[in-house]
Amino acid sequence: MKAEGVRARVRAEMTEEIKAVARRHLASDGANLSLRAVARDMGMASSAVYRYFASRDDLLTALIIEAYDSVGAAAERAVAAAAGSGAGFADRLVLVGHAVREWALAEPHQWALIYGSPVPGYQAPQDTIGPATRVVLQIAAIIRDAYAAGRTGPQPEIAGRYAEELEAVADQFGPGVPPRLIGAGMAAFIQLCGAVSAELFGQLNNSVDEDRRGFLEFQMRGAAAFIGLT
Amino acid sequence: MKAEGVRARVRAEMTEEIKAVARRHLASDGANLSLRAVARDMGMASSAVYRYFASRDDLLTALIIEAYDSVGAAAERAVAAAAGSGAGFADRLVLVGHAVREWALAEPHQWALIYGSPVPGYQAPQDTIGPATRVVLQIAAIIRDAYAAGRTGPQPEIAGRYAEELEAVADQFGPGVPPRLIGAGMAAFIQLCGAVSAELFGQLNNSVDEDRRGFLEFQMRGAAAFIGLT
DNA sequence: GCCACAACGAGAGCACTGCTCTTGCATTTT
DNA sequence: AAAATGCAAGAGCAGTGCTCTCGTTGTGGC
Repeated sequence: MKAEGVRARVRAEMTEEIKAVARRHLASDGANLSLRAVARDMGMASSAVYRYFASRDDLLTALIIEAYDSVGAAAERAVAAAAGSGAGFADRLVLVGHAVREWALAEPHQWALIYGSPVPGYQAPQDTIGPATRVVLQIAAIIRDAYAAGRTGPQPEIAGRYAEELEAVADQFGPGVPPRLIGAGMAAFIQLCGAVSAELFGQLNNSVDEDRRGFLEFQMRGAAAFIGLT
Repeated sequence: MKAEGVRARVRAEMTEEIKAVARRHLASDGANLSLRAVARDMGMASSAVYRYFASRDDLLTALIIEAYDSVGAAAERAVAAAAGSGAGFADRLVLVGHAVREWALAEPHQWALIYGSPVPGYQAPQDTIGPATRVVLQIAAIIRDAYAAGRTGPQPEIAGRYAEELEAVADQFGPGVPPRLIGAGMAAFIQLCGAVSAELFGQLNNSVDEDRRGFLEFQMRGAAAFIGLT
């Protein structure tokens, strides 16, 4: 006599299995994920899937959240390991960069799902904005720790209207940290996303073909220098 | 009596009109471009379009080339104008950044087409790699001019396997320029792509919402500093 | 224990897609 | 003038997302 009936448990299992099969299809076929194909793969009618996900977009949203959580967890592991081994702050940024890149190389379609062009007509629901910030939060954490340790170097003045805006961002991602630092951290995150996307989406073809890992490190060290990490 | 018959001219006009209509559809409906809808819009049967483009991917390829050329031309105009007005080299990089960003804001779906996640199953043909390099070539040109003018500052040593690779890239984009400079230029280009994609694809939502133009400038000045432009 | 009810799976069906093949017509070439 | 070629249209195939209906099956209240 379960607190929740058999039906609820089966439903949860089915939901999970649909997501698993969909993830497999995503890995092989890319973003043109077919609900019918998933249903076929599970031996049930396509209409039955709609008992679990209201639409294809809903299924995609579930996969998007999982992807955000997955890459976020990878980043958190990298930062924790780097901090534990006493790596320097610039090295921590490099390490999280490598972790994110390697996750993306292992799951290219999931990367495309979250950082590529949005699915046409798709509007990200509120549920995604939490998981979406996990990796940038890790970069902010590095910066916060570096600032607390007094290892962020001298910060140039920032001018322009976005100065006050950076304050709001700083409140969100690193309260108490100078806004320029957080802004530079956001820039590092964006640069990381750009570098990984460039590698995955083919912008590096016929240019940087050999040591792309080294090229990413080159870029992340530049980002660390821009932040002022020593 | 034309050297090329009437038929050839009509064919060229039709091809151009199909591309124009497809571009309009792309702007409104995003990347899920429907050949049938384009055909409907032109008042002809969908099968007739196949006389001009062997497949939907072929049509997309044509649009991709046009998009590369369009953003490349925008970058070239910006660099030429900046050089003509005697702007500093760092400012030139900022200006080409703004030009690319503004083009992307005006044509978001075209941007997604060329710098977003690749269409599933789509393999970029050789025809695209030429136009694809037009904007990075402009960045390389800025760096080449700055180097020739002796305004690139001291260059740190680079280590790692990709050092020799950067030499090849340098030969391709800026012969005679120190490889690290070209590598930093590639990094600036990738950072620019990442920043624009982040803005267009929603990564900046709920974070940097106000002065995104200023935020891009912030990033491009960081890239200029990394290159060593003064 | 029974029964109403809600959840569920299956199937048919609609409108749409990319793409192919055939058929008839117009144009160009021989 | 005749043959060859280019072109447009229509039917058709296989696939898609999604909706609706119709039996079935598990669940909670009496």
